[in-house]
Amino acid sequence: MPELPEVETTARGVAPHVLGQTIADVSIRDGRLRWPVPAQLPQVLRGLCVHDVRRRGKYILFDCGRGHLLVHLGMSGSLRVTTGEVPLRRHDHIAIRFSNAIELRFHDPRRFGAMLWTEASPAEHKLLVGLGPEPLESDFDASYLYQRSRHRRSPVKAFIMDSKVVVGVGNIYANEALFIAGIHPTRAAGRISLPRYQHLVEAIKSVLASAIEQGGTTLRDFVNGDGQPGYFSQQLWVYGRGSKPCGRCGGALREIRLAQRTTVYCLKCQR
DNA sequence: AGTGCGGCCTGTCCGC
DNA sequence: TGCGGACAGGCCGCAC
Repeated sequence: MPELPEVETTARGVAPHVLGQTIADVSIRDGRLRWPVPAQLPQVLRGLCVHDVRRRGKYILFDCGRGHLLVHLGMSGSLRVTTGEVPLRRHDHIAIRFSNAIELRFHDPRRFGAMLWTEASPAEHKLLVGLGPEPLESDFDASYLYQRSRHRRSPVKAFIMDSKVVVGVGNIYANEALFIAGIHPTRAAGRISLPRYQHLVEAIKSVLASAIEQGGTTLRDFVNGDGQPGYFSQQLWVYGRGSKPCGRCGGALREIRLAQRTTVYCLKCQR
């Protein structure tokens, strides 16, 4: 489900409810996520206060002073702020209850998500240490992408979806950004010029920023921390529009599989 | 070192 | 209406 805008939307939606609140209890109903949820999590978290909520890539980091709770939503995960009276739903795997009676619930049908605890600096955690720059920060620019891509023969779409290159660009926004930049998704990353990377970087930044403004993309069931859907799906140029006409030139869009992911592009607009 | 896959899961939809 | 198979927004870990 979630790419960077959805994770950012979730973090922003959840933060005001949990900041400064003390964790009263944690219940693990099903700890079989991507990695097992640490069984000692309830005793570790009990009594700790949430000092900060941040995002790094697609990880949400809850700073609890003594350590950080790392949350990844995987393909189908979501966080929901509620209270104890609201009945648990199927696939509500973990519930964190705060002393002000609100409850933060981790819901994830496919269980590709993760909830982990680290007492070291989160940036040094095994899962975060190799991550590339944030796409909306200034160190992610055309010359960076250009340099990293030299001698790379893999398709540019796979290249920008590689979290070691840049974080947060998932399948939807990779398709969208390549359309906006007019770049063919199968083109070898190492054979794209600096000016074209300039366009691509601008496209990635603008598509992610406006998706965040719209509250994320709701395709099936994405909801933010308050249960509200996002509206960005109304602005998608290519994703989910295979064989429909291109919104720019009117020609037919083409849908292919590239690195096992659905890829949509315009035969005329993207070279 | 870079590349390309298998696999982790459940839910949904499509074609027969 | 039922059933099998493909597919879904992610990404680690492995073999080459």
